Amino acid sequence: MDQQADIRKKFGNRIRTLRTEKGFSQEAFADECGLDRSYMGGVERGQRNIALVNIEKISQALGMSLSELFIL
Amino acid sequence: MDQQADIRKKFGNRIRTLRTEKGFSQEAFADECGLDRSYMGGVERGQRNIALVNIEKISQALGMSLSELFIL
DNA sequence: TTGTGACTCTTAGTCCGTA
DNA sequence: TTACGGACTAAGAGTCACA
Repeated sequence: MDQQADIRKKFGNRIRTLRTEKGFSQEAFADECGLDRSYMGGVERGQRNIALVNIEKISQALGMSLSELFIL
Repeated sequence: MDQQADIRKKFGNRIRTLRTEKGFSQEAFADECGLDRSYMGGVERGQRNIALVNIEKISQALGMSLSELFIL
């Protein structure tokens, strides 16, 4: 369970870093991804176990490959 | 929906390729990941939208980083 | 050895609000 | 702008028997 929290937090931190670098608010970025604002917040905080299809939406919104996105 | 099927299939094919390269059966590999054999089969066939925590289990079983795993 | 359908239970994900 | 909550629906997690 600890390890699960770990990957979720690492991924959330990565997303938050990339989002803020792009100058997006959580809400604007969630819209860009086609996801809900409160859900994106949960992902960034490492509270959500996001699934593949939505991970890809994020990578597309950020304009990078999944491989680049997962440089944690 | 097409695009969603696409990423699932790409990922499934990637896993299948890597698994067979390692000489694992689906069952042996699923055990290695701590997942059910039929579940792994569904992932490889692109029928499951696998979430982050299980993706990481697979990457660990394959002994590679998530970034390497996502070279689709 | 793998595909598949059916199933239960849990969580992904949305929408509404408040601080 | 973000965190966080409740209530809700859709879908993922996880397992089994059978082909």
